[in-house]
Amino acid sequence: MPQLRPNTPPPPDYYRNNLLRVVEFVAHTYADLLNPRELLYLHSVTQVSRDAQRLLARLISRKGPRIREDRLNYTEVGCLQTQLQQLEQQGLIDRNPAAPADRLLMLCTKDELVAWFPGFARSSKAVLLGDIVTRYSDVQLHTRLSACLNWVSIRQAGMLDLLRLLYFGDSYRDLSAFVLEDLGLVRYEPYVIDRSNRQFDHRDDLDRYLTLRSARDLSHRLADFPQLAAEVTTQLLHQPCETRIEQRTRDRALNRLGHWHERLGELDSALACYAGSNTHPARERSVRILKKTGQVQRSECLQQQLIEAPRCAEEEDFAQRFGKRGGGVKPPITSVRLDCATPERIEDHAAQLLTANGGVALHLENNLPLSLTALAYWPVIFAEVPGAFTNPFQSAPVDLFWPDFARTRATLIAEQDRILADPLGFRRELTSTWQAKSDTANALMSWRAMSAEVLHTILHCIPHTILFSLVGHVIRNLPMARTGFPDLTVLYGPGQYEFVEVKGPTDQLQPAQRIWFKHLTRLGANGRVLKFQAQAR
DNA sequence: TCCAATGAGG
DNA sequence: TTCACACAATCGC
DNA sequence: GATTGTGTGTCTCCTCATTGGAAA
Ligand SMILES: [Mn+2]
Ligand SMILES: [Mn+2]
Repeated sequence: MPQLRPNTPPPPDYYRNNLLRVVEFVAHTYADLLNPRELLYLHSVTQVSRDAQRLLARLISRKGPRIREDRLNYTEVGCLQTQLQQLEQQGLIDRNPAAPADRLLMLCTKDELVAWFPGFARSSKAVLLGDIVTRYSDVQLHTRLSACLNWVSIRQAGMLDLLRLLYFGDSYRDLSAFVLEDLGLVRYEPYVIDRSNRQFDHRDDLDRYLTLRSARDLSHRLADFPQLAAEVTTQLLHQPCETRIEQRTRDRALNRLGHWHERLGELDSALACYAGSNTHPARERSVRILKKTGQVQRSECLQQQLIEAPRCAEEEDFAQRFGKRGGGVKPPITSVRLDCATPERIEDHAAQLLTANGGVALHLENNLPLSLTALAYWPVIFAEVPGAFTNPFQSAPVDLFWPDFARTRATLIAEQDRILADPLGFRRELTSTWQAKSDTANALMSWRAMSAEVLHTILHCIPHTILFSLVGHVIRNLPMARTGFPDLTVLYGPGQYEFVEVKGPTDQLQPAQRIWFKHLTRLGANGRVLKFQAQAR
C-alpha cells in the first residue's frame, strides 16, 4: 500500500516515524545485549520533542558529516533553532564542531570563498581551497568561518551505524528503504520475522562481528595504512569465529591480506593468510606461491588435494587446469573478424550480427539463469526456515548463497520439482509467479531484465527440458551459478536458441565462464563463444 | 552556454 | 562492493 | 596464443536543482 507520491510532501511525521520504527525494533529485539551507553542513546532519541525527532530524522538522511544550518529548510520542523538546541543538549548533535580546515571550507561554494577570503588568486576551487588552507591554521579558520555560517554534525555516528546494522542486518541500506517501499518501487515478500533466531544471539556475537568487520574494512584500505597489515593479519589469524557469516568475513579479509602480502613479495606471510582461510581462492593462491618458490612437491600435493576434495567448483577447475596449458574442457568457439571500429559495446555489435536474419538477442548475462530460478523456486527461496528471516526488508533468506542452502530445503525443492517437471506446469508456475510477485525484492530476480515479454519469448523458444534442468542446477549450486553465464541469450524460434559469450580481441574466457560452459554442455544446452579478432594488417 | 557530477527529495 | 571487461606483462611451445 | 595480474567502470529508483568547470 504505497503511501507516498513522488514530489508530493509526505505527512509531517513520515520520516520521524521511520526513524522510530528502527529504534523500537532494535530496543525490542536487542534490549538484552545493548550496553548502557547504547541504551541511553536510544532513550535520548525517544525523549526529545516531536519536532526535534523530525529534524533528527532529516539530518540522518543528509550526506554529512557536516551540514550547513542554512540548508535545513524543513516545513514540518517548527522553530529550527529550538530543535537544534534540544538535540545538542541531548548529545545527539554537535554545533559548529571543529574539523580539518579543508573539510570546513568544503561547506562553502566557490563564490562564498571568493567573497569571504578576498585577496586570493582566482582559480579553480581546489587550488583556492589549498591556498586558503596554507594561510590559516585549523583553529583560525574555524573562528573565521563561524562568523560566516553555522553547521551541525551528528554526534556518535557509530550509534546510528549500529542501529542500521541491527535493524537491516547489514550496513548497506538506510532509511531510504522505507521511502522506496512506500513509493511502491519495491515490494517485499511478507515473511514473518523469526524472533527466536536473532542475527546476534549474545553480545559476544555482535562484538566479534564488529571486530571482524573493522578488520575487513581495513583489508580494503591497506594502501592507506600499510603499517597495519601485519597487525591485522595476526589479529585475524587468531580471531575465533562461531558463525558462518563470521567465518566468511574472516576468510575474505584473510584472502585480501594474502594478496597484499603477495604483491609485496612477502610470500611466507601470504601463505600464512591463505592457510587460515577456508574460502576460494586461498588454496589456489597457495598452489601458485609454492610452485613459484620452488616447493614443487608441496605445490603438487596441495593441487592433488584440490582435485580429490575441492571445496568449490572454482577450486576443481583450477586444479584440473593449472600447469597444463590448454588443458580442461573448451567450449565451441566461433571466430569473426572485427572489420570496422565499433564505438558501441561489443555485445551489442554481436547481437546485431547474430540476429541479422531474424531472432532476438538479449544481453542478460547472469540474469537469465538467476531470474528464471527466482520465478521457478519462489516458495522455496522464501520458505520460513528457522533463522532464515531475522530482519525487516530482506530480499533473500540469510543463507541463500551458503553451500547447503539446497540441502536445508531438499524436501521443498523436490515438491516444487514435481510441479516444474511438467512442461505446462513449468510455464504456468513461472508466468503466474511473475504476475503475482512483480517488483517484489528477490536477490536472484531482476525485474527490469526479465520483463513479461522477455519471459514469454524465453518460454516459447527454449525447450522445457533445458529450462527445467537449468533452474534445477542453479537452485542446487547457487554459489557457483551466480556468476559467469554467457552474455547473450539468442532466441531464433521454438527449440532454436543459443547462449553466446562475446569476447573482444583482447578478452579471455574467465574461470567462472568456463565452469558455466562445462555445465551447459552437461545439461545439453546450446552454448558457444563468439570471438572477435582484430583486423590483420 | 553547456555539461557532468553531486546531492536532496519523494 | 560486485562482476565482468580492458589491457599489459609474461610464459611456453 | 595462453596465462596471469592489475586497473577500471557501473551499480543497487527516478527527477530536479545546484555547482563548478570547460567549451564556445
Ligand atoms: Mn559480459
Ligand atoms: Mn563477454
